[in-house]
Amino acid sequence: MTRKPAIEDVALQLFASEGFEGASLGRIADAVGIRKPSIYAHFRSKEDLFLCVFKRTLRRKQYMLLRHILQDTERPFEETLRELVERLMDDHESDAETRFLLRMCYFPPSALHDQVMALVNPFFAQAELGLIRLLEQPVHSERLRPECAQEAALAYLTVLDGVMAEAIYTTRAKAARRLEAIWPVYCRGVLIAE
Amino acid sequence: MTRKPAIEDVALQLFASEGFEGASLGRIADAVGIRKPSIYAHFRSKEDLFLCVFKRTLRRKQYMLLRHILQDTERPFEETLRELVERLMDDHESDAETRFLLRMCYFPPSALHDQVMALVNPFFAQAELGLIRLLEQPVHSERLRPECAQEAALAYLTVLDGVMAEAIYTTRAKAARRLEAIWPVYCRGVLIAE
DNA sequence: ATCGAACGAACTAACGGTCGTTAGGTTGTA
DNA sequence: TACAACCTAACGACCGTTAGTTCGTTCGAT
Repeated sequence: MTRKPAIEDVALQLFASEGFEGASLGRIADAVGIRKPSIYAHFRSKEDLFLCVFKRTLRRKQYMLLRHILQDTERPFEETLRELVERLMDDHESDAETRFLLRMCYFPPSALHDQVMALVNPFFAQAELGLIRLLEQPVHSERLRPECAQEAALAYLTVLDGVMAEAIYTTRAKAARRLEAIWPVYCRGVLIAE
Repeated sequence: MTRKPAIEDVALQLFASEGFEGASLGRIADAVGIRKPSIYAHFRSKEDLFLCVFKRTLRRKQYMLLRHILQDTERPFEETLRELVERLMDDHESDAETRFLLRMCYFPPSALHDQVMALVNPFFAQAELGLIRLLEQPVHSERLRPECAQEAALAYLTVLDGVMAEAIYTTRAKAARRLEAIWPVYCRGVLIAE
Protein backbone atom coordinates (compact mmCIF):
# COMPACT_ATOMS: atom_id res chain seq x y z
CA MET A 1 0.00 0.00 0.00
CA THR A 2 1.93 2.96 -1.31
CA ARG A 3 1.66 6.50 0.02
CA LYS A 4 2.45 8.02 -3.36
CA PRO A 5 -1.01 9.47 -4.02
CA ALA A 6 -1.14 10.82 -0.48
CA ILE A 7 2.19 12.56 -1.01
CA GLU A 8 0.93 14.15 -4.20
CA ASP A 9 -2.29 15.30 -2.56
CA VAL A 10 -0.56 16.84 0.42
CA ALA A 11 2.11 18.45 -1.74
CA LEU A 12 -0.64 19.97 -3.87
CA GLN A 13 -2.30 21.48 -0.81
CA LEU A 14 0.89 22.90 0.65
CA PHE A 15 2.16 24.19 -2.68
CA ALA A 16 -1.21 25.88 -3.14
CA SER A 17 -1.21 27.61 0.21
CA GLU A 18 2.51 28.29 0.82
CA GLY A 19 4.03 28.29 -2.65
CA PHE A 20 6.84 26.08 -3.90
CA GLU A 21 9.61 27.59 -1.79
CA GLY A 22 7.35 27.99 1.22
CA ALA A 23 6.36 24.33 1.35
CA SER A 24 9.16 22.12 2.65
CA LEU A 25 9.53 18.39 2.13
CA GLY A 26 9.71 17.93 5.87
CA ARG A 27 6.29 19.44 6.42
CA ILE A 28 4.84 17.58 3.47
CA ALA A 29 6.14 14.33 4.95
CA ASP A 30 4.76 15.25 8.37
CA ALA A 31 1.32 15.90 6.94
CA VAL A 32 1.36 12.57 5.10
CA GLY A 33 2.56 10.77 8.22
CA ILE A 34 5.88 9.53 6.87
CA ARG A 35 9.52 10.65 7.09
CA LYS A 36 11.19 12.94 4.65
CA PRO A 37 13.51 10.37 2.99
CA SER A 38 10.51 8.21 2.10
CA ILE A 39 9.44 10.81 -0.43
CA TYR A 40 12.56 9.95 -2.40
CA ALA A 41 11.24 6.41 -2.92
CA HIS A 42 8.68 7.96 -5.28
CA PHE A 43 10.17 11.21 -6.58
CA ARG A 44 13.69 12.04 -7.65
CA SER A 45 13.63 15.55 -6.18
CA LYS A 46 11.36 18.29 -4.90
CA GLU A 47 11.20 19.69 -8.41
CA ASP A 48 10.23 16.28 -9.75
CA LEU A 49 7.43 16.03 -7.19
CA PHE A 50 6.23 19.48 -8.16
CA LEU A 51 6.23 18.75 -11.87
CA CYS A 52 4.37 15.47 -11.40
CA VAL A 53 1.66 17.19 -9.39
CA PHE A 54 1.53 20.07 -11.82
CA LYS A 55 1.17 17.87 -14.89
CA ARG A 56 -1.53 15.80 -13.27
CA THR A 57 -3.45 18.92 -12.30
CA LEU A 58 -3.12 20.42 -15.75
CA ARG A 59 -4.36 17.23 -17.38
CA ARG A 60 -7.42 17.04 -15.16
CA LYS A 61 -8.34 20.70 -15.55
CA GLN A 62 -7.91 20.58 -19.31
CA TYR A 63 -10.26 17.62 -19.51
CA MET A 64 -12.79 19.33 -17.27
CA LEU A 65 -12.66 22.59 -19.21
CA LEU A 66 -13.07 21.18 -22.70
CA ARG A 67 -15.77 18.82 -21.51
CA HIS A 68 -17.71 21.69 -19.98
CA ILE A 69 -17.36 23.90 -23.03
CA LEU A 70 -18.13 21.38 -25.76
CA GLN A 71 -20.50 19.08 -24.01
CA ASP A 72 -23.81 20.68 -24.95
CA THR A 73 -23.17 22.93 -27.90
CA GLU A 74 -26.87 23.50 -28.53
CA ARG A 75 -27.40 25.32 -25.26
CA PRO A 76 -27.20 29.14 -25.37
CA PHE A 77 -23.52 29.85 -25.04
CA GLU A 78 -24.03 32.58 -22.41
CA GLU A 79 -25.42 29.98 -20.05
CA THR A 80 -22.53 27.60 -20.64
CA LEU A 81 -19.93 30.31 -20.17
CA ARG A 82 -21.46 31.88 -17.12
CA GLU A 83 -21.86 28.49 -15.51
CA LEU A 84 -18.19 27.84 -16.14
CA VAL A 85 -17.17 30.96 -14.23
CA GLU A 86 -19.39 29.97 -11.33
CA ARG A 87 -18.01 26.48 -11.34
CA LEU A 88 -14.44 27.73 -11.24
CA MET A 89 -15.29 30.06 -8.37
CA ASP A 90 -16.74 27.11 -6.48
CA ASP A 91 -13.72 24.97 -7.27
CA HIS A 92 -11.38 27.70 -6.14
CA GLU A 93 -13.10 27.80 -2.80
CA SER A 94 -13.45 24.09 -2.22
CA ASP A 95 -10.57 22.28 -3.87
CA ALA A 96 -6.91 23.02 -3.61
CA GLU A 97 -6.28 21.82 -7.15
CA THR A 98 -7.72 25.00 -8.67
CA ARG A 99 -5.87 27.23 -6.22
CA PHE A 100 -2.64 25.38 -6.94
CA LEU A 101 -3.05 25.67 -10.69
CA LEU A 102 -3.87 29.37 -10.64
CA ARG A 103 -1.03 30.19 -8.30
CA MET A 104 1.54 28.28 -10.32
CA CYS A 105 0.37 29.70 -13.64
CA TYR A 106 0.73 33.21 -12.26
CA PHE A 107 3.96 32.68 -10.35
CA PRO A 108 5.76 29.43 -11.09
CA PRO A 109 8.86 28.54 -9.06
CA SER A 110 11.45 30.72 -10.73
CA ALA A 111 13.88 27.84 -11.32
CA LEU A 112 11.13 25.96 -13.19
CA HIS A 113 9.67 28.93 -15.02
CA ASP A 114 10.46 27.71 -18.52
CA GLN A 115 9.38 24.13 -17.93
CA VAL A 116 6.10 25.27 -16.40
CA MET A 117 5.37 27.73 -19.17
CA ALA A 118 6.06 25.07 -21.79
CA LEU A 119 3.19 23.13 -20.24
CA VAL A 120 0.90 26.07 -19.55
CA ASN A 121 0.99 27.72 -22.97
CA PRO A 122 -0.54 24.78 -24.87
CA PHE A 123 -3.11 24.50 -22.09
CA PHE A 124 -4.26 28.09 -22.55
CA ALA A 125 -4.10 27.79 -26.32
CA GLN A 126 -6.33 24.71 -26.19
CA ALA A 127 -8.82 26.49 -23.95
CA GLU A 128 -8.98 29.46 -26.30
CA LEU A 129 -9.43 27.18 -29.32
CA GLY A 130 -12.19 25.27 -27.57
CA LEU A 131 -14.00 28.51 -26.88
CA ILE A 132 -13.65 29.71 -30.44
CA ARG A 133 -14.92 26.38 -31.72
CA LEU A 134 -17.99 26.76 -29.55
CA LEU A 135 -18.70 30.33 -30.56
CA GLU A 136 -18.23 29.56 -34.25
CA GLN A 137 -21.09 27.08 -34.21
CA PRO A 138 -23.71 28.63 -36.51
CA VAL A 139 -26.32 28.50 -33.75
CA HIS A 140 -24.20 30.90 -31.73
CA SER A 141 -22.31 32.94 -34.27
CA GLU A 142 -25.53 34.18 -35.83
CA ARG A 143 -26.40 35.75 -32.51
CA LEU A 144 -22.94 37.28 -32.15
CA ARG A 145 -21.96 40.57 -33.68
CA PRO A 146 -20.40 39.86 -37.08
CA GLU A 147 -16.78 38.56 -37.29
CA CYS A 148 -16.45 38.55 -33.58
CA ALA A 149 -16.09 34.94 -32.38
CA GLN A 150 -12.39 35.28 -31.60
CA GLU A 151 -12.86 38.63 -29.87
CA ALA A 152 -15.75 37.23 -27.85
CA ALA A 153 -13.57 34.31 -26.77
CA LEU A 154 -10.68 36.54 -25.75
CA ALA A 155 -13.03 38.90 -23.96
CA TYR A 156 -14.54 35.98 -22.10
CA LEU A 157 -11.15 34.79 -20.91
CA THR A 158 -10.46 38.30 -19.68
CA VAL A 159 -13.72 38.35 -17.76
CA LEU A 160 -12.95 34.92 -16.35
CA ASP A 161 -9.52 35.93 -15.12
CA GLY A 162 -10.82 39.19 -13.73
CA VAL A 163 -13.45 37.43 -11.67
CA MET A 164 -11.01 34.76 -10.51
CA ALA A 165 -8.56 37.47 -9.50
CA GLU A 166 -11.08 38.75 -6.98
CA ALA A 167 -11.70 35.19 -5.81
CA ILE A 168 -7.98 34.83 -5.19
CA TYR A 169 -7.37 37.97 -3.23
CA THR A 170 -10.64 38.25 -1.38
CA THR A 171 -13.56 35.83 -1.28
CA ARG A 172 -15.97 33.91 -3.43
CA ALA A 173 -18.76 36.25 -2.38
CA LYS A 174 -16.98 39.38 -3.61
CA ALA A 175 -16.01 37.60 -6.82
CA ALA A 176 -19.68 36.82 -7.32
CA ARG A 177 -20.44 40.55 -7.06
CA ARG A 178 -18.00 41.16 -9.88
CA LEU A 179 -19.64 38.50 -12.00
CA GLU A 180 -23.07 40.05 -11.42
CA ALA A 181 -21.72 43.41 -12.51
CA ILE A 182 -19.85 42.34 -15.60
CA TRP A 183 -21.98 39.60 -17.03
CA PRO A 184 -24.73 41.83 -18.49
CA VAL A 185 -21.98 44.10 -19.80
CA TYR A 186 -20.31 41.19 -21.51
CA CYS A 187 -23.51 39.89 -23.04
CA ARG A 188 -24.60 43.29 -24.33
CA GLY A 189 -21.13 43.75 -25.71
CA VAL A 190 -20.91 40.58 -27.78
CA LEU A 191 -24.53 39.89 -28.77
CA ILE A 192 -26.37 41.58 -31.59
CA ALA A 193 -28.76 44.15 -30.17
CA GLU A 194 -32.37 43.10 -30.57
CA MET B 1 25.33 57.94 3.13
CA THR B 2 22.89 55.26 4.12
CA ARG B 3 22.09 52.23 1.99
CA LYS B 4 18.54 51.98 3.32
CA PRO B 5 16.78 53.07 0.11
CA ALA B 6 19.03 50.76 -1.90
CA ILE B 7 18.09 47.85 0.34
CA GLU B 8 14.42 48.60 -0.14
CA ASP B 9 14.78 48.87 -3.90
CA VAL B 10 16.67 45.62 -4.24
CA ALA B 11 14.34 43.80 -1.87
CA LEU B 12 11.42 45.01 -3.96
CA GLN B 13 12.96 43.61 -7.11
CA LEU B 14 13.84 40.25 -5.61
CA PHE B 15 10.51 39.88 -3.82
CA ALA B 16 8.80 40.65 -7.12
CA SER B 17 10.69 38.05 -9.11
CA GLU B 18 11.29 35.29 -6.55
CA GLY B 19 8.58 35.81 -3.95
CA PHE B 20 9.06 36.41 -0.25
CA GLU B 21 10.36 32.95 0.63
CA GLY B 22 12.39 32.70 -2.56
CA ALA B 23 14.34 35.91 -1.95
CA SER B 24 16.98 35.54 0.75
CA LEU B 25 18.56 38.31 2.76
CA GLY B 26 21.96 37.10 1.66
CA ARG B 27 21.18 37.64 -1.99
CA ILE B 28 19.52 40.97 -1.27
CA ALA B 29 22.65 42.10 0.57
CA ASP B 30 24.85 40.84 -2.28
CA ALA B 31 22.86 42.81 -4.83
CA VAL B 32 23.10 45.96 -2.71
CA GLY B 33 26.82 45.42 -2.18
CA ILE B 34 26.77 45.05 1.60
CA ARG B 35 26.87 42.13 4.04
CA LYS B 36 23.80 40.40 5.35
CA PRO B 37 24.00 41.65 8.98
CA SER B 38 24.07 45.24 7.79
CA ILE B 39 20.44 44.93 6.82
CA TYR B 40 19.64 44.68 10.51
CA ALA B 41 20.91 48.21 11.07
CA HIS B 42 17.77 49.38 9.22
CA PHE B 43 15.15 46.65 9.62
CA ARG B 44 14.24 44.53 12.59
CA SER B 45 13.62 41.41 10.54
CA LYS B 46 12.94 40.11 7.06
CA GLU B 47 9.24 40.51 7.70
CA ASP B 48 9.81 44.09 8.80
CA LEU B 49 11.74 44.81 5.61
CA PHE B 50 8.94 43.30 3.57
CA LEU B 51 6.21 45.29 5.29
CA CYS B 52 8.13 48.55 4.90
CA VAL B 53 8.57 47.96 1.19
CA PHE B 54 4.98 46.85 0.84
CA LYS B 55 3.53 49.89 2.60
CA ARG B 56 5.68 52.26 0.58
CA THR B 57 4.58 50.63 -2.65
CA LEU B 58 0.93 50.69 -1.69
CA ARG B 59 1.14 54.38 -0.80
CA ARG B 60 2.73 55.30 -4.10
CA LYS B 61 0.35 53.26 -6.21
CA GLN B 62 -2.66 54.61 -4.41
CA TYR B 63 -1.54 58.14 -5.07
CA MET B 64 -0.86 57.37 -8.73
CA LEU B 65 -4.21 55.65 -9.21
CA LEU B 66 -6.41 58.33 -7.67
CA ARG B 67 -4.48 61.04 -9.41
CA HIS B 68 -4.95 59.36 -12.76
CA ILE B 69 -8.63 58.76 -12.22
CA LEU B 70 -9.64 62.13 -10.81
CA GLN B 71 -7.22 64.44 -12.52
CA ASP B 72 -9.24 65.41 -15.56
CA THR B 73 -12.85 64.59 -14.83
CA GLU B 74 -14.12 66.41 -17.91
CA ARG B 75 -12.45 64.06 -20.30
CA PRO B 76 -14.57 61.16 -21.64
CA PHE B 77 -14.21 58.49 -18.98
CA GLU B 78 -13.56 55.71 -21.52
CA GLU B 79 -10.37 57.45 -22.51
CA THR B 80 -9.22 57.86 -18.93
CA LEU B 81 -9.98 54.27 -18.03
CA ARG B 82 -8.47 52.72 -21.10
CA GLU B 83 -5.36 54.78 -20.67
CA LEU B 84 -5.10 53.54 -17.11
CA VAL B 85 -5.07 49.91 -18.24
CA GLU B 86 -2.38 50.69 -20.79
CA ARG B 87 -0.36 52.52 -18.22
CA LEU B 88 -0.52 49.64 -15.79
CA MET B 89 0.53 47.23 -18.54
CA ASP B 90 3.52 49.45 -19.26
CA ASP B 91 4.36 49.71 -15.59
CA HIS B 92 4.11 45.98 -15.17
CA GLU B 93 6.64 45.50 -17.90
CA SER B 94 9.07 48.22 -16.91
CA ASP B 95 8.99 48.67 -13.17
CA ALA B 96 9.26 46.05 -10.50
CA GLU B 97 7.00 47.98 -8.15
CA THR B 98 3.87 47.02 -10.06
CA ARG B 99 4.95 43.38 -10.37
CA PHE B 100 5.73 43.29 -6.66
CA LEU B 101 2.39 44.77 -5.68
CA LEU B 102 0.35 42.46 -7.89
CA ARG B 103 2.21 39.38 -6.75
CA MET B 104 1.86 40.18 -3.08
CA CYS B 105 -1.81 41.09 -3.37
CA TYR B 106 -2.50 37.75 -5.02
CA PHE B 107 -0.24 35.64 -2.85
CA PRO B 108 1.11 37.35 0.24
CA PRO B 109 3.66 35.51 2.41
CA SER B 110 1.42 33.14 4.31
CA ALA B 111 2.76 34.20 7.72
CA LEU B 112 1.87 37.81 6.91
CA HIS B 113 -1.44 37.14 5.19
CA ASP B 114 -3.63 38.97 7.68
CA GLN B 115 -1.35 42.00 8.02
CA VAL B 116 -1.07 42.34 4.25
CA MET B 117 -4.78 42.02 3.70
CA ALA B 118 -5.49 44.64 6.35
CA LEU B 119 -3.49 47.04 4.16
CA VAL B 120 -4.77 45.84 0.80
CA ASN B 121 -8.49 45.94 1.51
CA PRO B 122 -8.68 49.69 2.16
CA PHE B 123 -6.52 50.20 -0.92
CA PHE B 124 -8.96 48.36 -3.16
CA ALA B 125 -11.92 50.01 -1.48
CA GLN B 126 -10.41 53.45 -2.15
CA ALA B 127 -9.79 52.58 -5.78
CA GLU B 128 -13.36 51.42 -6.22
CA LEU B 129 -14.71 54.55 -4.55
CA GLY B 130 -12.57 56.76 -6.74
CA LEU B 131 -13.93 55.07 -9.82
CA ILE B 132 -17.50 55.41 -8.67
CA ARG B 133 -16.93 59.07 -7.89
CA LEU B 134 -15.67 59.58 -11.43
CA LEU B 135 -18.53 57.75 -13.08
CA GLU B 136 -21.13 59.53 -10.99
CA GLN B 137 -20.09 62.89 -12.36
CA PRO B 138 -23.15 64.10 -14.29
CA VAL B 139 -21.09 64.50 -17.48
CA HIS B 140 -20.45 60.76 -17.44
CA SER B 141 -23.42 59.26 -15.73
CA GLU B 142 -25.78 60.72 -18.32
CA ARG B 143 -23.97 58.68 -20.95
CA LEU B 144 -24.08 55.53 -18.82
CA ARG B 145 -27.01 53.19 -18.75
CA PRO B 146 -29.26 54.21 -15.87
CA GLU B 147 -28.33 53.32 -12.28
CA CYS B 148 -25.18 51.67 -13.38
CA ALA B 149 -22.19 53.64 -12.07
CA GLN B 150 -21.29 51.09 -9.45
CA GLU B 151 -21.72 48.18 -11.84
CA ALA B 152 -19.62 49.97 -14.43
CA ALA B 153 -16.88 50.51 -11.85
CA LEU B 154 -16.89 46.89 -10.73
CA ALA B 155 -16.95 45.70 -14.32
CA TYR B 156 -14.01 47.94 -15.10
CA LEU B 157 -11.97 46.51 -12.24
CA THR B 158 -12.75 43.04 -13.55
CA VAL B 159 -11.56 43.99 -17.01
CA LEU B 160 -8.45 45.54 -15.53
CA ASP B 161 -7.55 42.45 -13.53
CA GLY B 162 -8.32 40.18 -16.46
CA VAL B 163 -5.97 42.09 -18.74
CA MET B 164 -3.27 42.28 -16.06
CA ALA B 165 -3.59 38.55 -15.48
CA GLU B 166 -2.47 37.95 -19.05
CA ALA B 167 0.34 40.45 -18.58
CA ILE B 168 1.49 38.45 -15.57
CA TYR B 169 1.52 35.02 -17.06
CA THR B 170 2.50 35.83 -20.61
CA THR B 171 3.54 39.15 -22.11
CA ARG B 172 2.51 42.74 -22.53
CA ALA B 173 1.79 42.08 -26.20
CA LYS B 174 -0.71 39.31 -25.49
CA ALA B 175 -2.30 41.39 -22.76
CA ALA B 176 -2.75 44.16 -25.32
CA ARG B 177 -4.62 41.70 -27.55
CA ARG B 178 -7.01 41.06 -24.68
CA LEU B 179 -7.53 44.75 -24.19
CA GLU B 180 -8.30 45.23 -27.88
CA ALA B 181 -10.86 42.44 -27.69
CA ILE B 182 -12.63 43.45 -24.53
CA TRP B 183 -12.59 47.21 -24.68
CA PRO B 184 -15.35 47.65 -27.30
CA VAL B 185 -17.34 45.02 -25.45
CA TYR B 186 -17.01 46.94 -22.22
CA CYS B 187 -17.96 50.26 -23.80
CA ARG B 188 -21.00 48.87 -25.59
CA GLY B 189 -21.99 47.19 -22.34
CA VAL B 190 -21.97 50.25 -20.12
CA LEU B 191 -22.84 53.12 -22.47
CA ILE B 192 -26.33 54.01 -23.62
CA ALA B 193 -26.81 52.82 -27.19
CA GLU B 194 -26.99 55.72 -29.59
C1' DA C 1 33.37 62.02 22.40
C1' DT C 2 29.42 60.31 20.25
C1' DC C 3 26.48 57.91 17.20
C1' DG C 4 24.98 55.08 13.66
C1' DA C 5 26.17 52.35 9.59
C1' DA C 6 28.54 48.50 8.40
C1' DC C 7 31.18 44.44 9.42
C1' DG C 8 33.27 39.46 10.57
C1' DA C 9 32.28 35.67 13.11
C1' DA C 10 29.30 32.65 14.66
C1' DC C 11 24.84 30.69 16.20
C1' DT C 12 20.63 27.68 15.72
C1' DA C 13 17.33 25.80 12.85
C1' DA C 14 15.92 24.17 8.79
C1' DC C 15 16.64 23.08 4.10
C1' DG C 16 17.07 19.42 0.13
C1' DG C 17 19.24 15.28 -0.41
C1' DT C 18 22.07 10.60 0.31
C1' DC C 19 23.07 6.17 2.32
C1' DG C 20 22.71 1.81 4.26
C1' DT C 21 19.34 -0.88 6.48
C1' DT C 22 14.90 -2.97 7.69
C1' DA C 23 10.33 -4.99 7.44
C1' DG C 24 6.73 -7.17 4.72
C1' DG C 25 4.92 -8.98 0.77
C1' DT C 26 5.60 -11.47 -3.75
C1' DT C 27 7.80 -14.71 -6.59
C1' DG C 28 10.72 -18.78 -8.15
C1' DT C 29 12.03 -23.16 -7.53
C1' DA C 30 12.12 -27.63 -5.78
C1' DT D 1 4.63 -27.08 1.35
C1' DA D 2 8.79 -24.95 2.18
C1' DC D 3 12.10 -21.64 1.86
C1' DA D 4 15.30 -18.75 -0.11
C1' DA D 5 15.60 -14.80 -3.26
C1' DC D 6 13.92 -10.64 -4.44
C1' DC D 7 11.58 -6.18 -4.48
C1' DT D 8 10.07 -1.99 -2.65
C1' DA D 9 8.25 1.34 0.71
C1' DA D 10 9.81 3.36 4.54
C1' DC D 11 13.25 4.51 7.90
C1' DG D 12 17.14 6.61 11.14
C1' DA D 13 21.23 8.89 10.82
C1' DC D 14 23.57 12.16 8.74
C1' DC D 15 25.64 15.18 4.90
C1' DG D 16 26.72 19.94 3.22
C1' DT D 17 24.44 24.19 2.65
C1' DT D 18 21.89 28.05 3.61
C1' DA D 19 18.36 30.33 6.09
C1' DG D 20 17.39 34.28 9.48
C1' DT D 21 19.42 36.31 13.34
C1' DT D 22 22.70 38.03 17.19
C1' DC D 23 26.84 40.08 19.06
C1' DG D 24 30.82 42.65 19.69
C1' DT D 25 33.64 45.60 17.13
C1' DT D 26 35.33 48.99 13.77
C1' DC D 27 35.17 53.14 11.19
C1' DG D 28 33.86 57.62 9.49
C1' DA D 29 31.21 61.63 10.07
C1' DT D 30 29.34 64.77 13.19
